[in-house]
Amino acid sequence: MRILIIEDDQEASAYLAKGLKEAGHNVDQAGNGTDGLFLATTERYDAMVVDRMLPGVDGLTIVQTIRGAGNTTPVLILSALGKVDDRVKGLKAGGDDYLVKPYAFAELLARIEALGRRTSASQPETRLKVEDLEMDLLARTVTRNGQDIDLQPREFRLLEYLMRHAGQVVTRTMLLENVWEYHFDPQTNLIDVHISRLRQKVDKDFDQPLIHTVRGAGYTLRAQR
Amino acid sequence: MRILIIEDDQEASAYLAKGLKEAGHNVDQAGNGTDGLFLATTERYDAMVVDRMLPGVDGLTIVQTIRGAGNTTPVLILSALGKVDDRVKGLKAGGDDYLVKPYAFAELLARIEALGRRTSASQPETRLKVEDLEMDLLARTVTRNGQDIDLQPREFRLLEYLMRHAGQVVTRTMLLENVWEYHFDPQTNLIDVHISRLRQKVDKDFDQPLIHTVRGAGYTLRAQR
DNA sequence: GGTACCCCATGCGTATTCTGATCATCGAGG
DNA sequence: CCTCGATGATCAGAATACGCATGGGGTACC
Repeated sequence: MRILIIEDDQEASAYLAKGLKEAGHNVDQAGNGTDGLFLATTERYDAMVVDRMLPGVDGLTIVQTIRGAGNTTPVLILSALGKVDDRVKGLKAGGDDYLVKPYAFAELLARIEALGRRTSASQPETRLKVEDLEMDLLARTVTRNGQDIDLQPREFRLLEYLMRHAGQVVTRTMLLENVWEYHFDPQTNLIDVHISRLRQKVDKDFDQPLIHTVRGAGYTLRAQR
Repeated sequence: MRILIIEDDQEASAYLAKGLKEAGHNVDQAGNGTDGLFLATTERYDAMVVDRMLPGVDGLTIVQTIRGAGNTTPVLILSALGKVDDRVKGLKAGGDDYLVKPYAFAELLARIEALGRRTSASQPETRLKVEDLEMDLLARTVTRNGQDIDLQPREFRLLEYLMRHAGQVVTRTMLLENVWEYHFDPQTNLIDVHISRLRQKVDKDFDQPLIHTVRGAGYTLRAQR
């Protein structure tokens, strides 16, 4: 599960993050409301833990804002304010759960997982991202630095494979097997041709090339050399 | 919202039901686990309040059972047991929230509504809209730019599916499964034909085409591109 | 018995993919 | 530092696969 923590208390945030990571989740942290709101709106999470009192933008405001934007990511509000009225306010603002500090980590974990359970009846990944290159698998669109890139079917599959293995060297055999479903060597420069066309579209108009040749081995998709 | 209360204490149950009804909800009550389980599995609710200690079938067992049956109705567990470990157990069993008695009714209401919000945001839609194309599912009518479009049943289902997945690429397999309920490939151009006919009606007389072919992948319904 | 709807087959036009030829680059070894 | 073989890049034409429109036959429901 991808979880976002918005909490200004460094120590509390680190503690939470550590625990959630140990439980096998992928955690992002924001130390103030502004950063939190930015991450919440630009990234996709399965659940969020939001502290109620925050410097910058207030916790409740964050929740109201993302709900207003149509984002339905489950939110657990964390607060020192434990009066019934405070809790009701937190839930009314669009929170899905409300936990009062101090809390037991085991309970927070159980609650977060209960929240995530329903939505993250985990659909497979829908978007891939490498540097400023983004691929939306559902819409079948690719953008780099916000600019649309339009690819042919095979190029799309090829790029998808490269992105799923970003940072690793991908051999020609791997590509033949997984992108072409050839279980033999066609003895042509098939792959080179497609890499070339992909480069034209993905790297040509940009400063930083992402597709790199690894002589004698294959190709790799990553930022620098 | 339709809410089911499973609680053996007559007085508590009546009090709860009264409050929820005053808040505008539709409430069913069960006084023991057996009846509760029966209602939970045979009726459809937006949320359930389940007491943990019940004569007959125990509260946690009820939750586990309905979850095991694939029912994802949000459940709030109510209990006198307030230790962290009890709460964790309740959530682990498949509960979505856990409230300890005695509780303030305002909080229970807020939590129940928070639970319901998530799913009931997905109450059956009655109209779909994509750009200037509108579909009324109840009246079974489609208009584009105010102008009536008259579709055959299959065309209607096809368009409905496309509209529900607007912006995403819809594959032939998805269409066969969901519009035709074929679980095999008919090896004909069935889909192409229907798309073609649909285009005649939906796109032909308008400037901006909405149905786009994504070669090698499927079709998509969206504005430009 | 008629009508509306749905499915299938055909042939055509075009986008996409693959091939082979040619050109460029890399790096080891003299 | 230069040469040469090996490896990779690019290009354009050929081959192919894919999607589209259309008409006809079948079927189910009035």
